[in-house]
Amino acid sequence: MLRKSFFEGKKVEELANALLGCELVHETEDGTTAGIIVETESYHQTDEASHSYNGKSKRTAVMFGPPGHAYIYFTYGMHYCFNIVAENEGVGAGVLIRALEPTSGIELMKKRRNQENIHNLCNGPAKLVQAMGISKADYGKPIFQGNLYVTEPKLKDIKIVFGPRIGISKAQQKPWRFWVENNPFVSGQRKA
DNA sequence: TGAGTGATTGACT
DNA sequence: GTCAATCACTCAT
Repeated sequence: MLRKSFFEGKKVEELANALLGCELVHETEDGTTAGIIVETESYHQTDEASHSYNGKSKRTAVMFGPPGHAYIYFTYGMHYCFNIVAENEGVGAGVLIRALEPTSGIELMKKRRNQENIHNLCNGPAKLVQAMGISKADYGKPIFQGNLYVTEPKLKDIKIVFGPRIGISKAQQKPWRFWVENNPFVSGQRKA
């Protein structure tokens, strides 16, 4: 498991890069699921597309807290997305986890998602939340301790590429989306 | 107090 | 390719 210090002292873009190739693990009553992070996006309070841009709110309070905690938000009336809080306490920044390559608990993921195709289990921010069994009960939890955590990098020698973000209407041109090149589990198959 | 919007997905044409 | 589902939050009366 990564230590708390891993999340400290990094810019949100640096953390988004550093998390690629690491494994996200969730231990639950139903079993353990895990997957390697292959796609991320960074959001900062100075970025008008970020939830933290307009200041602290009830919804985004965790983003302004200390780094290494889970920020989970609900959107479009039916979907949750999972972020890792970045930068120092008082700064509203976080890394959105957009896609995972499943490694453990794949049968459990299939059951949760009601989906047999492994490529459709975690290739989207709301999909991986469902597959991993993450819920708003995990909001604000530290991910350097407990049963929801991130490991040391598992993939070596990966090529990281970056480009415009997806699914937002502001500041799309900012190259703050990062992913592992040629990985079939990356979600970004929409218009770039 | 109420209308508009969205860091999405899945079903349907 | 198009569109509905559905709620927390923001902004405008």
